[in-house]
Amino acid sequence: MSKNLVIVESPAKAKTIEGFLGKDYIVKSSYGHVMDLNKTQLSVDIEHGFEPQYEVSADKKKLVAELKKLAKEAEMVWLASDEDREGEAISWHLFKALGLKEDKTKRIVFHEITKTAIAHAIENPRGIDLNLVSAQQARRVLDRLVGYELSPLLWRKVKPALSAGRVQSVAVRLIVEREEEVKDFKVTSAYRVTAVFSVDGQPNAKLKAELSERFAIEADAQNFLTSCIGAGYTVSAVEKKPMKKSPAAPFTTSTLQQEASRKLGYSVGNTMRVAQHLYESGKITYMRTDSVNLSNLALSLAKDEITNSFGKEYVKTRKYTTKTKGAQEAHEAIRPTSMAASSISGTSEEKRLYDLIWKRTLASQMADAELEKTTITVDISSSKYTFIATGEVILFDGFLKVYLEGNDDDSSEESADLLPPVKNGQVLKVGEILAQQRFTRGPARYTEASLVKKLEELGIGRPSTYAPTISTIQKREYVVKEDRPGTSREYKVLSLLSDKITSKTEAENVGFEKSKLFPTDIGILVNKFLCQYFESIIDFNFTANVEKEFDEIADGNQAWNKMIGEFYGPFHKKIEDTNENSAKFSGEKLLGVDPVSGKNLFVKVGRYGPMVQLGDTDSEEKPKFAGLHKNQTMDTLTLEDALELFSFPRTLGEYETKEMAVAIGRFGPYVKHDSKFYSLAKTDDPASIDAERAIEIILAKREKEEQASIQEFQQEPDLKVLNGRYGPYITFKKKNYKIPKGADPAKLSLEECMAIVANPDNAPKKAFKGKRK
DNA sequence: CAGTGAGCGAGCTTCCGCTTGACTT
Repeated sequence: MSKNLVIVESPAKAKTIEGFLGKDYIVKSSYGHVMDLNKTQLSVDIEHGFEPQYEVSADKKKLVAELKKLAKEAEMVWLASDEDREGEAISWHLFKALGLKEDKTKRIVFHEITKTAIAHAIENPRGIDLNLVSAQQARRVLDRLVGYELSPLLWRKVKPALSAGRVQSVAVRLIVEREEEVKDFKVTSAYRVTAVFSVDGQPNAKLKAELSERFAIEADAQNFLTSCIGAGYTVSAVEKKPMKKSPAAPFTTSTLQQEASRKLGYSVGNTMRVAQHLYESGKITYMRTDSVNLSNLALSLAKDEITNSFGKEYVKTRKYTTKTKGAQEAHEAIRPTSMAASSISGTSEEKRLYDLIWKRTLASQMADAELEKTTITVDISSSKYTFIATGEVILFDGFLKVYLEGNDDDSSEESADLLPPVKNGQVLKVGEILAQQRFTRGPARYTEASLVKKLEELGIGRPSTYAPTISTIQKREYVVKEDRPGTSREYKVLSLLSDKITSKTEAENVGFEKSKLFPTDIGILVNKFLCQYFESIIDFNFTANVEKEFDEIADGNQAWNKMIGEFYGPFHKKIEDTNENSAKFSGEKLLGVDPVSGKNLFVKVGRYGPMVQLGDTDSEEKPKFAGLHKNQTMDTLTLEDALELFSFPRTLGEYETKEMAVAIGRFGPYVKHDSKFYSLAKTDDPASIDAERAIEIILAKREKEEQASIQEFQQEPDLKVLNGRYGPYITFKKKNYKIPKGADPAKLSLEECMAIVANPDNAPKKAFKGKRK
């Protein structure tokens, strides 16, 4: 058949390359790694040099068989996985899994998907770099050992089904520590003084200026304003300074995630999903990259586009180099495949993300913006202080014509304005002078994207793992992403206008948070555990240090299993030691004593999460337990809150001869009636809800159910055809079944429904539970 | 846009990095 089989990692890449290579080449994809350690066991032979037991991944068996067949028929197999540690390992695993022969296998690499780059790669093949493979093996084994020894320890000491790892545990640590910083931050205030001047002969011109000094206390601000009564104001200096602004580098995964978050409000996961789409439809280059490099082709495409749209003076071809720790640069930066396409067809999400990528790429190849910054100093006849006004004028817009990078901190109070022309020595007329109380701002909580930025700075995680890591720490409930309302804060404003000082108090809303990451009680507790016993693993430099060793291995200067051995000895000893000698780590805290029973009341993390416990664990009488509400935290829970938790379930009286009770369950507060459950509305308070309101809730839900119901059958009350979120479905004995396409849900007979239920094709899909062997 | 509603007992959970599907009841 085909003489040559080329294997790359991504199917979209395969398609493009096949176009470049012609009919003698068939190009296939490995879809990433084809071999990995078994998920259900450690799969590292500790006794024998930490030899990893790789196997073909379950979901790759079919693919490997197909590739094997193609490889057999080909005269030459070209392994073209990425040129980085993981890519080299993929080639090695393919070599093994496909049973390739050395004389019939070549390893090639390229960093950009262009015809010349591919041709060059084919002319310059090499062998598989086994040192680099060893480095990957060290990385893989280290992560497995850390993850699979630490996690079970957490199950025993803290709570089942938790996890820890080199990357996720640092991510959690960052969020926990940031929260502490936010809580510990001491807010101080000072009076910021601003004045508005008018200029003779320029009736519409306003000169806004700020005083060079801020006053710590109100009395000082007051004194200053008093001193200004009747004072004169003269321009004492006008200074002009030229400035330049340069465009930001083209997008990497991390910077794309940040900008899409800042400018479009996309979550990290959403950005990657949309980008994947753009990539698969050939509109952008690969979206998981740490490189800011653009191919020569891209540079010239950008140059043409800029020349055509804006003129030659806007062109400045730039080569960017990465400064990111641990970058492996196997790909190009993220860019449009065609710079001429300034917009695309697609969903609005896709269009907006593409627009961002297009502009960023174009701007990166454009001239600097030239600005002039003007600083005007205004003397006060009665004071040693001066007012300063700053303004900016754009002399040449350059790259600003298309794009300006966003900013994470929203603290910039006002943007610099255009200033009216004034001369040194000119006398100004003052309008209002304001002294406003301003407060210092504490550190900002992380968003998903700013956490990615931080992780990248620390060299922790890779472009392919940023989004999954963020989803893992939320899935484990170490962290929640949510909005939180702010609080109202009063501030003082003093005003001097027409020689009269007035004072008033105003209010502002502060501390409102949108889509920020907050640690949960579990996250805080697990972090505390790891800090106490495994500080070295969640050290911010741990990854950077092991990366140095991986580089040594890649350079052939160290044996990988020797490195792992040196790490594993002390690590494993600490695991065993902690397992044997430490008590349960529940974060238990004594809240006080129950005034009724006189028993101790504790708050702690139990098998199912944060809970309160009434009575001592080792007392004869079994203690009582109750879980915390969703919006309660162990840190802020009071004795009263805790006592209230024990007041459930509370009976509310009878309705239709059946008892009603209010209780708090896994999904929040609910009313139970006639063995049915009715969730309370968010506005209902379970502590004070009465029978009347409970009946309202019951009736409301009944009505809703009625509306959702498409069909019911008297002969078989367990079976119903309902209208759900994903459309009509059949529910039978607490299980739901999909309705085959083409069937009209309203006209199904009972027999037809029973047939649907009996057909395993329509059965509810369950998570893989079967176990082999 | 639905439904879900703990608490010994039995057995399970877990890592990080590469890649895309298949598409819920």
